[in-house]
Amino acid sequence: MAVVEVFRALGDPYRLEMIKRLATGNPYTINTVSKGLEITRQGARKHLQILVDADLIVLQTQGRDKRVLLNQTRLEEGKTFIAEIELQWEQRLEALRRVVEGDELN
Amino acid sequence: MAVVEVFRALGDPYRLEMIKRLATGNPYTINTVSKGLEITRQGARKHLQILVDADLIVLQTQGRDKRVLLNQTRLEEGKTFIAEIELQWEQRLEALRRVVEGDELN
DNA sequence: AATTTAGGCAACCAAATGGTTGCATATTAG
DNA sequence: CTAATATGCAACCATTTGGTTGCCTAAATT
Repeated sequence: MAVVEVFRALGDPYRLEMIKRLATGNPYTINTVSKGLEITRQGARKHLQILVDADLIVLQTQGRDKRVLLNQTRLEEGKTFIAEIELQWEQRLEALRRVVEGDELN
Repeated sequence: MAVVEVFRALGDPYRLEMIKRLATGNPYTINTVSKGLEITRQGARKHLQILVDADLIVLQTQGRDKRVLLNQTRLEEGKTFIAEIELQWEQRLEALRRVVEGDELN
């Protein structure tokens, strides 16, 4: 699955708030993870489905409620992507720095 | 500016491709950074504007063209956000691990 | 048994998105 | 001077989105 889906899923304030809540490690259900967001249950449910589709969370039936579980490895993919971009960037800057120093005959 | 805007801006394949190109450090103009994407110039321009609005890039007039410059510090914000989420998560896992070990009387 | 609680599904809607075409301007090249 | 190139702006359009309401089922509580 492409990393762009991770970014897309994280690119919404409601979804990001849910991810933050899940990151605390406290147990959450669909209901509790949506509490206090100023949208209806079904609205929140749609956002959760987007997170599921992006594989950032997993839903697990437990009696009459559903546990919401964070998939941390998927988050890692997003971080890794950015880290790689930054690495390229910094290597380029370093190369430029060496060229400039060469011109200055240091 | 909120980090959610960074994720939102990165959450599109065209924009992500542009960011990748810029990350090489090679000089790009609006035209060259859009080359080969299967959309019109104006379509690409809209995507670039979204990256500008998210402060991920800066446009700099240079004669008749515009240089596209990557704002690496803004990318860093996205990475940092994810890193913090992961940190919380791992601390929680560690705490759980200790509890389990305690129960096992190790 | 009755009520409450957690959740699912589908239809519907306004607004935003993602793309296009058309035309205009300014800089560079021949 | 004329062509070509790089860009801008605005209007337009179909599709997606982000949210709602309404109704249904299943599990838990009383």
